[in-house]
Amino acid sequence: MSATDDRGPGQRVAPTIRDVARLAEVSIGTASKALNANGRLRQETRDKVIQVARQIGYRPNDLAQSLHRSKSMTVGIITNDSFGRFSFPIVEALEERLADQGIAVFMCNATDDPARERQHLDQLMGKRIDGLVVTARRADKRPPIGPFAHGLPVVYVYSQADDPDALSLVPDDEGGAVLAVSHLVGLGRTRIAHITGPERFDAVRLRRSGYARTLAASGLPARPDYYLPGAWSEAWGRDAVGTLFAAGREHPDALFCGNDQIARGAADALRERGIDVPRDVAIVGFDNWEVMTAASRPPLSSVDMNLRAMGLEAGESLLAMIAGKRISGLRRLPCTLQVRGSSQPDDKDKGARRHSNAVHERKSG
Amino acid sequence: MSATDDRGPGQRVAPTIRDVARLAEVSIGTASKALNANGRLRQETRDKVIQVARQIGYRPNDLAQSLHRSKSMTVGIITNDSFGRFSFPIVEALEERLADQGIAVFMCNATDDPARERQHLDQLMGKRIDGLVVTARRADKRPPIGPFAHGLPVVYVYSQADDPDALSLVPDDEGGAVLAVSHLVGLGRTRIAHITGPERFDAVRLRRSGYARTLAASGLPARPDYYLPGAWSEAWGRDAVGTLFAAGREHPDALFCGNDQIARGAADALRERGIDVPRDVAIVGFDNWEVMTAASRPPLSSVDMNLRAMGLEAGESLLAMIAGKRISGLRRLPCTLQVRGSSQPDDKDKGARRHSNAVHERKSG
DNA sequence: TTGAAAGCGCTAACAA
DNA sequence: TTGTTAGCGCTTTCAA
Repeated sequence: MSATDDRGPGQRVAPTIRDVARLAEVSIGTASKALNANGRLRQETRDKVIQVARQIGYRPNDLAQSLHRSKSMTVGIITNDSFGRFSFPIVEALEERLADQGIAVFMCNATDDPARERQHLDQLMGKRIDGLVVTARRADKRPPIGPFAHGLPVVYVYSQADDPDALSLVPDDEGGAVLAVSHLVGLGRTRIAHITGPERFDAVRLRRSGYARTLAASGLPARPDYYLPGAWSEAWGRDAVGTLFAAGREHPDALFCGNDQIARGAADALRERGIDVPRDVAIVGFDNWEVMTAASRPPLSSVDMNLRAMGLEAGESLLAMIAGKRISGLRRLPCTLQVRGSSQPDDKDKGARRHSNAVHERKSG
Repeated sequence: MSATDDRGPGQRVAPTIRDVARLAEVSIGTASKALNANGRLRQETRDKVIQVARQIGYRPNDLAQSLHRSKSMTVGIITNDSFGRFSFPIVEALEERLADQGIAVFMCNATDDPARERQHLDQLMGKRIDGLVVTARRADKRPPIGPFAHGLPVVYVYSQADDPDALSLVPDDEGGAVLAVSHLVGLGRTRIAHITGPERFDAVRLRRSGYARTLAASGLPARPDYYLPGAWSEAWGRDAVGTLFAAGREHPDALFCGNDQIARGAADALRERGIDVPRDVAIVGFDNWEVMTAASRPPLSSVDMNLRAMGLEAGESLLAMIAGKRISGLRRLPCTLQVRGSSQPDDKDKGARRHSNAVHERKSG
């Protein structure tokens, strides 16, 4: 059943403080003091006001309050991820952190369309947001958002821009790669290949750099034929394994993959070739995307970018900026390694977790 | 580099209409008329005001405007999906539709915690939202949200509640199953098994019902051993195939799976047994989740719940309700079938798309 | 301890 | 055609 009919707009008239005052037989000023627990008031009066307010379901109008204080207690978040896998945990954590402080979040999806972005921005400025968060599907540099009233706190998360007044928060991709490859080296692997995504991604270049750096630091040779950039897909993971394990080549004994989809494709391809994971070849992926890591056989070890933590950090910073602190520049937040069966010969999937304690901060490059 | 220092809150003072009026040397009332394109004004005056406004970057304060009109031009959306796969397309489409009308969306995540939900609701009431959307991770019935000012337009999407004044929008799971199974029957399959999720889900019961109904309508027997409820995972899909294709049993020639993960697991298991998909066994999944359908070998045919369309419809209905129309009850929105290689013997993955034209509307059960 | 009133930024009704 | 003003709901001085 689906009923429709129009009786005109429901007369939703929320009670005002004036109503409370009238019923409690006090002045508006007194009612305000009572409800805001400030000013000197007789306890009796205070109680009566509060009592009445509760009875009639009074809820102060934030709009009026904001107008008065010129603090809207709202922030905007503009995303270009079409709200996908990456921005979601970030947004969720951010929203959680801000809701704690009574700050509400306007959600705007720009779908990589600059026109929509401007439109949203204009709307948000009209709402007099106290801060702005910009996020994306990839952590690469983007043109700074704007223009808008100077002084608005802006944080880019999983995204970065050349904005001297804004803060950018991105994962430490290079450090994550170091974690992964060090782990493989620690298992005694010496022929570690790197299958990864398209080179136009910052993440690909940074992760490769961490890979190369760790090999060098471990005294292992850098073999150009062991570096395979391609696509972010399972199919590419399978193809790459086809190449690496072709007859007549020296086969790798470990794979560091640029994401979990590649890693899973690789695991599937190896199994089909009768190559045991992790005994013959250990695998570590990237993203720690549960959908992939759990479904893979064996479950995938993977680098976690800790997107939730990034979201919380973004919230924290934004609150500080709203409070008047000036924060800017680029911060790279540490990744973590989650070890599972694909790189853990003995007791599979114990879920041991290694933390990178060092916070890596370096300049945007 | 990451710089921090506190110079106190940046004095962000947005220009007001008073500023515009002063600079344009007119009264506030005149400025207002000019900017809002109403009232009779000399073209010259109008132009001057607009000119000045543009120069100083004037943007009307929606807060003040809202206070005056008692229309906040905002709606709240409370989700319990921890913003996942299902609510995302819905929210995105909804936001898009509402942004068109200048309505901004407050995003609140309640993570299935009633306390957080109430807290968010209270905040939203304070913001004087014009409407509310509630969404979830599964389309099952939930307790009605509230209480709050009566008359607030409420739409449940991918979620439903016994609220006589609210509208609930859910996918037509049964119809989707009919589409899938009819398709398999149309391919000449006669032994169609159904591997699906936990029976506590409404979706599982409804899809089963569509499955059973279609078998009956096609004169095919309902074999109890061909119905396998379990978990929503790839592992279950693989296990179920193990059961169905055990030696000494009559094997199915088609599988209708309750979601794409199950379907993919099943496809993997069949391939490993040397059973050809779709020649020996055709497969149709549910959700049309690209991550799964595309990575599967062969690519999966799947039922699409058209979540984006649900989001748009929710936006549409909400706008109508805000405009005063009363809409309530439960609406089931049609699913679509996307045919790919897993059920298409000849030319694989042509992406032919069949639409169910009938809109199924029935009472909540 | 309480009341009165100004003002936040804007719109709309009414005067001029 | 333009100006004046009340009022949206709230907080915060300042008086009483």
